[in-house]
Formats: sequence, structure tokens, C-alpha cells
Amino acid sequence: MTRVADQLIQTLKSEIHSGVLKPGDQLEEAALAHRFGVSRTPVREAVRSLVESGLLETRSRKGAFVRTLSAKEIMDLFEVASELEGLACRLAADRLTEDAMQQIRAGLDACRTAAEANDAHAYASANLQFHAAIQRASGNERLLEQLSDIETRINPYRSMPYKMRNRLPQSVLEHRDIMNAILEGDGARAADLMRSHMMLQGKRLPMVLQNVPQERAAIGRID
Amino acid sequence: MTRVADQLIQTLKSEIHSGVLKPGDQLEEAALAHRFGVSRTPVREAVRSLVESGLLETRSRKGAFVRTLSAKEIMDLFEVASELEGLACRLAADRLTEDAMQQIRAGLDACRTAAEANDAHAYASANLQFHAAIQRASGNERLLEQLSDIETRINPYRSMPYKMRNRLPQSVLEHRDIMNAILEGDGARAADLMRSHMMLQGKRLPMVLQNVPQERAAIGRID
DNA sequence: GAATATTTATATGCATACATATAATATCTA
DNA sequence: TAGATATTATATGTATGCATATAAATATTC
Repeated sequence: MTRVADQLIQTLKSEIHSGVLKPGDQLEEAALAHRFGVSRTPVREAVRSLVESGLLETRSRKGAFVRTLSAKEIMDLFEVASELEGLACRLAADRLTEDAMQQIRAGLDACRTAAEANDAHAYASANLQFHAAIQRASGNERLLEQLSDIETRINPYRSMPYKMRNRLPQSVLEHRDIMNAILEGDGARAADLMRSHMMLQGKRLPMVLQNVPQERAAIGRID
Repeated sequence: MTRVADQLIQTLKSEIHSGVLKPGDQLEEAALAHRFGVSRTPVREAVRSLVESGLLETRSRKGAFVRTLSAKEIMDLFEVASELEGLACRLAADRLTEDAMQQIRAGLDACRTAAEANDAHAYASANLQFHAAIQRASGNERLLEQLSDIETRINPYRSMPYKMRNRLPQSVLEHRDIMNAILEGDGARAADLMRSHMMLQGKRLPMVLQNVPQERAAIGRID
């Protein structure tokens, strides 16, 4: 991982994730090369990788842009993610180990604590922890990669989580039911509960989304 | 799509799909460049794209190789594919149009014809047609991309379909039940049937797979 | 003769230079 | 002045050259 191109991939991913680069922003090779003090060659390789992973798009002879997703595309991604989270539950129920179970329980406890404190930011983190624990418990590496990719692509469109503050206690209850179903080895029920849980979030997506279709100014470098 | 790099991507994908390039084969930049009469630059870009899409892997300072999947990795991919095929059925049942229904029916008819003729090759094609019709009926573009990617990655490990010849009539019956569930709007049942259908194939995977873990000679060019 | 060290070869990684297509600007004409 | 054409500018696409790390082959020593 000492390659310049790989470091560029990480940096650009991070800047897209954090919102420094927003959907629609243009990335000019020469500007990026100058900014990072390298030549265009590794920049181009990084861009090609990010295009393939869906974070950037290239318009012919016009260069690379941070990919803009329509509301439909975001919903499509969310539907797939919901189904895969359900699969993670079913597999977790079948293959549960003692260690995995403790990690899931720790995730649930973190959610409960954040909900009682009514701390939406802490809950967002705890929520990730809970879901990640189930995903790892599935024992399916491909599933982890796939869900991580979708998360990466949807994230630029997420606004702050405080908007769902009043749903925290309900979300904790749903998490608890999911965990119990997994512990009881009832994979089918766990999967159904998880899909319902995800879809409740999905119903709220139109409110949570921001800056979906509008045009963006072209900035390749950040000074 | 007039870029040399894009043409290389298509060509290499095709050669991996058709088995000209096999898992473990090395791809040397200079050899590929010479073979296609171009410089190393577009070759490198094509390689980067294929690495990101999972078809190639690069070992540090050793170059690119057609990705070798372990039996575990293939099973992981197959589990995800099965779940997504189930999702396609559920969505298709919810959103079924007249046109989509006819395409699914046409796929089933093609399967039935091939099965009655005991033509395993024709059945493989008809089977794809049936599944593709359901996937399109789902109305979820991301789902199509995802399943296509998985298909592309698993395909190099598939042997000829004649090995499953004695399962053709049973497979047709399963297809029929899946279609009926979709027509009745029972998405949950359709999804369950599809997952079971896929998993029956999965159970047979170890027999159908070939050349999974062994080493391969390094050939970058084909004369 | 075997194991280690040194040298040589080769392929990747990066930088630079050149070619070309698209877009913006300017100029010319009606 | 408005429109169309020509010109210039800029960014992408490709080719080539150089540096370096890994691997292979040879040589050296015990």
C-alpha cells in the first residue's frame, strides 16, 4: 500500500465521505496532481478505480465528477442494502459464535445508552456498531464488502442524524427483537425484522436526503 | 467508448469469461501492450479497472493476475446472489407489468422446451433468460448490476452444464412455482422459492466447480 | 556439495512529453 | 447587431523514458 495511487484513492474516498467533495464536483487531473505534488499518472489510476467503484463518473472527454445519484438510484441501493442486511441476520442466526454474540449485544447496549441520553450522534455510531457486528457474524466476507460499498455511496447524501431523534427508542426496540431472533436461531424471523427495520428508515429517506439532483460548481482543487 | 483502455477492458473481460484467460494467469503490461499494439498506459488503466471490479488481483510489485477464488469465496458470492435473486422476485411481484410478465413466461417456456429436448446447453441459455426477465421486472437497476457482476466473477469456475442434465425437469417445476407466486403477487413466497431454487444449485456447486485453488502458469500474451 | 551472498535481469511505479478532441473566445459577414 | 465560422485554449488520452523493488541466476565460501 505504499503506492501513491492507493493513497490518493484513500484520500479522495475520505473527502467524498466527509463532504469536502460533493456530488457533481469536477476533479481535474492536473489540479489534483499539483495539489498532491505528484504527476498525473497516479492520479489517473486513482480516478479509474473510483469510477469503477461507483464513486466517480466520467463524461467523455470532459473528465471525472463525483457521481450524482438520483432519488431512484438511492432507493435502489437502499433496497439492496436492506435485503443484504436481512441475509446477514439469517446467516448470523445459523452460524452464531459466542464471541459474535457478545459483539452484537455490545452494539445493542451502546444503542440503548445513546437513546437514553437522547444523543443522536452517539446513536448513529452505535447503530453502525450493532449492524456491523451482525454483518461480521454472518461469516460472509462478500456481504461485508458489498454493504460497505453501498454505505460509501449513499453516505454523501445523508444529512445529520438529529432529524430522527424521536425514533431512537423505537429503533432500540427493533434492534432488541432482531438480536433475540438471532439468539434463538430463528434466521427467517431475524431477516424479516431487519428488513422491516431498514425499510422504516427507507420510508424516511426522502426527508433525510439532501442535494440530490442539482448542479454543482466545478472545483478540482481545494486551497 | 472509443478509448483504447475501454476496448481493452471489454476484450480482457471477454477472454476471462470465455476461459482463454484462467484464474491465476498473469497479465504482464508490456506483453499486453505489445499484443494489442498500444502503449502500457491504457493497459495499466484497464488493469486498474478490472482489479477494482474483482476480476483481477495485484500482488505487490508482482503485477496483475486473473483473480483466484477459494471455494469459500465462491460460496460467499453464491449466497449473496441467491438472496438478491430472491429480492428480485419479491420486487417483481410488487411491480409486475404486463410486458414483464410476458417476458418471464417466455423464459419459462424456453426452459420447458430445452428440458423436454434434454438439451443442457439450450437450458443454460433459457435459464439465464428466465432469471434475467425476473431481474428486469424488479425495476431495480442496482440489482441488475450487482447480479451481473457476481455472474461475471463466478463464471470462470463453471464447468459445462451437462453435469446437471438430470435435474432439468425438476428445475422447470421450480421455475413454474416461482412464476406463479409472482403472478399472484405473493412476493414473500416467490422470494423463498427462489432462494431454495438457488440453494439447490449451490449444494451442487462443489461438483460443478473446477480448478479452484491450484497454481497456474504465467502467460501474459496469447500467440 | 550446499548454503549464502552478490550480481543481473525484469516488471512495476512514476514522471514527462506529445497528440487530439472539446469548448470558449474572437473575428468576420450579412 | 446577430449569427456563423475560424481560432485559440485547455483538459483528456496516449506514448515514452527513467527509477526502483523483487526475483532469478551466478558466484563464493565453508
